[in-house]
Amino acid sequence: MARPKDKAPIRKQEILEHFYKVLRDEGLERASLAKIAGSMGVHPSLLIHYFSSKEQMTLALVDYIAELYSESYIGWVQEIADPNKRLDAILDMLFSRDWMEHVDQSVFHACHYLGFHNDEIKSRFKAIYGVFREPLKEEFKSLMELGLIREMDAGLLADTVIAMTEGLDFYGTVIGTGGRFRGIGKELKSAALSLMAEGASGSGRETGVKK
Amino acid sequence: MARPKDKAPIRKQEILEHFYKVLRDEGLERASLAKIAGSMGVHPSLLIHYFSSKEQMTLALVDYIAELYSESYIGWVQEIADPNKRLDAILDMLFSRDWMEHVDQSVFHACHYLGFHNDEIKSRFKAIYGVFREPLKEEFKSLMELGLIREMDAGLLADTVIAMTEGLDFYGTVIGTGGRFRGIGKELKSAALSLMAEGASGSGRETGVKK
Amino acid sequence: MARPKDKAPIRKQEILEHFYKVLRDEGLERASLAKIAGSMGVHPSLLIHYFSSKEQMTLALVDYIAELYSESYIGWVQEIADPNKRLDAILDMLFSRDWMEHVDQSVFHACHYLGFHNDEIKSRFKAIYGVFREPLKEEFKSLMELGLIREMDAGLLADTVIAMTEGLDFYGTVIGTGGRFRGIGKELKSAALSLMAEGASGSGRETGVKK
Amino acid sequence: MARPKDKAPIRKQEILEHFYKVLRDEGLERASLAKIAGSMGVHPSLLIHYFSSKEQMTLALVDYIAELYSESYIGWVQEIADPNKRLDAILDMLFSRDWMEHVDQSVFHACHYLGFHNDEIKSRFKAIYGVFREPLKEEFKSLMELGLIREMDAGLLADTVIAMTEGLDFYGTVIGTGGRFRGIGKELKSAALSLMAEGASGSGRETGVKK
DNA sequence: GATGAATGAGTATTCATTCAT
DNA sequence: CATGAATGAATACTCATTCAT
Repeated sequence: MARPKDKAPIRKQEILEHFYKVLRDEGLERASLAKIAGSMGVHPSLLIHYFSSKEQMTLALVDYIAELYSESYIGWVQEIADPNKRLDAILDMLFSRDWMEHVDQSVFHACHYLGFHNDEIKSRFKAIYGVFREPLKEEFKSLMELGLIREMDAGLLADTVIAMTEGLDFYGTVIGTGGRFRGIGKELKSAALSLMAEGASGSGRETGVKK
Repeated sequence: MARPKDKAPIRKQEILEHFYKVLRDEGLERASLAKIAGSMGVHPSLLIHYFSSKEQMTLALVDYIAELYSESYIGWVQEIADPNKRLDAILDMLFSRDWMEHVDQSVFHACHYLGFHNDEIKSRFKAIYGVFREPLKEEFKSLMELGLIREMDAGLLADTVIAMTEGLDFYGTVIGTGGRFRGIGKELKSAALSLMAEGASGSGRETGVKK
Repeated sequence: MARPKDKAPIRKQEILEHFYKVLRDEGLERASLAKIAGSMGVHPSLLIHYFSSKEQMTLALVDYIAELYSESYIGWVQEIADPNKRLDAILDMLFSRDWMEHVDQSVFHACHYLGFHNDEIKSRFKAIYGVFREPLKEEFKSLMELGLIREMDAGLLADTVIAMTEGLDFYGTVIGTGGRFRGIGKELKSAALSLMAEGASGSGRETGVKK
Repeated sequence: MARPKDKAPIRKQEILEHFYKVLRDEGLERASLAKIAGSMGVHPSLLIHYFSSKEQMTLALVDYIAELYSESYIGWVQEIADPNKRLDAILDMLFSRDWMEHVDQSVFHACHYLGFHNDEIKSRFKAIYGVFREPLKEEFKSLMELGLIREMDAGLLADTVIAMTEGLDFYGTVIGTGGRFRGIGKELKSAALSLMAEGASGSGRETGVKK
């Protein structure tokens, strides 16, 4: 009993793509169902037909963005056999422009902002970080086992590196992504590496740099 | 011979405070003139009377927030005479919860987000960072002159530390500000210190941590 | 298998009729979407649904008025076979009260006025005169061919007669449409006829009436 | 007892001039007290202070316009001694561009339009025509006494000529004031003259131009 | 004489949504 | 599956006006 073509998933995907574009180009306040429908050449009520409400549609958008990130992330790193080179490649990626360009920053921050007043969005947005954190944590774990970086809480290390990259991206949206941005990126990468180096100890370290 | 009270500055301040509150409690989309006026017990057109448009009011809000930050920043640090202790205090402040609470994070991110589609907001928002960056840079400069941290570009160091704190704050809005948050804070502080320590060199450092 | 009714043309027509009435009864300044919708027992946003903006609606109104004129104009004149009688009937119509009553004068002048600051309205309003001018010109042409009026530029003659009728209508809105109005109408008709009479020559005529 | 400078009449005049300009440049709907005050560099409530309401101010504007016309009209005609030449000069003036430019047409029609829904405006607007009609009537009377134009109702003749000039002006706002406009002006002047010529008789004239 | 504060009604338009088709 | 009709609440903003100073 062949069911009639199930256009739903395709249409939904299509709608989310247009939502993304309108949100990117027009901003949160102007990203209305009418605008999105207009950009698709379709009637606004069709969007409701598929998502039942704008809020549901927004939730789906956050998931869609998480997917975009995971698509861009997985795979290519594993191809590098040498662990040192792999770590270097990962850090280069995280602390460079390329990384943040997989999803438009304004869309990313729109979703982040919406999380402040909507818990469901917040929790789905949070899921985005799972995409980064888990593989990163595993990577760090194996590097520790190989004795290439010092023993420490791998999850904490992943969190710290993520915080650094987020800080770089965020600050980049303020100061631009020119030479200054790249300079900061280098420093952050260096700082991250020093955390992994033997002898470093976040909790024990005294402030007095020289005595 | 008191001249007739010039209520404008007082009223404007008052309006911005209510704008801030409504924005914090209701979010961007619901922070309408009507809501703000309602929370003041005043007619919406009065806000227009003082700010002529919502956009102007929003610009003023960004300036207001910059002020909030600068009020919270200046002063107390200078009272610490010992440079090492002063650096420690500054870093403790930057990498802790307290710091980010001077301005509500959702309001801060609302303004940040608005900058994506409004250049005037963007440039005023950017000014917020001047409040942090310049004093921080001067602090680093004097520490270098005292030979307490290694010689490097003080502006770049300030930028890097700021990026770290922003990353911590941002990530904190996602994962919460519990133990994990504090752990990351410690690591970041440690990482920042290692950048300042003798022998560190961002650009020259090799990735291979151990060979 | 009647397809779902296309209510758009009917609704649009209906809206324009109400627009016309409100404009006539209340005047330009009070002819708001709310008033018009109110007079229809319908929600204001429905008018936007059909016309997308008040300006578009106003443009449609001008067209609607042009239609009203053309409906009232075409037809009945042709039924008069005798050319002399036909001319007389046309002039009687043009220089009488009846003529100007097909469209309310205040609505007519509202549209005319709006043309001063809106070129699109101006050009559509202009189109109203095509409705009169072309048939009038043709009429004059055929009368010339029949040798019943003197040879001259038929278009110029039509323009001149139209100017006279417009002057009568306009002045009528000032002095009222009583006996004085009718007296002027007779004089104008007579003046128009004299232009068509043998021997008259607009450009060559000397002012000196008697010497 | 020297009274304090009575600025009222000067201020009122000044306000009306600005009202006129704003009305000319922006149109009825946008000619708000705020705009007018803004163009004067003055607070809106000052206009109310002098005129007590916008409606009163509008009435004053109509009077102001009547004055503009009468200023432009009186005087120079009397200097022409030869009655035939004087008549010619008057008609040339009435049926030419120059005449209608003493008051901006859009302002004139704004006032005219407002008369449709405001009797006080209507009656004051009507007064404008007294400015033309009375001198014109007197002129015609004296020409009749001199036997230079045929005996008829001088008031009716004045009305008819005025209707013609109004028709020309009105139609000119629609078709522009180029060659076509000037052609119509010539025809109307000629038609007016034919009404004054011996043998013409508005009421008695048969339509049949040639028999 | 002139300003500024404040109001409240009113403006066109946008928005998400429902329902019938 | 998709559209169009219709709604009603909400939006920023304009307007004329009043009142106190």
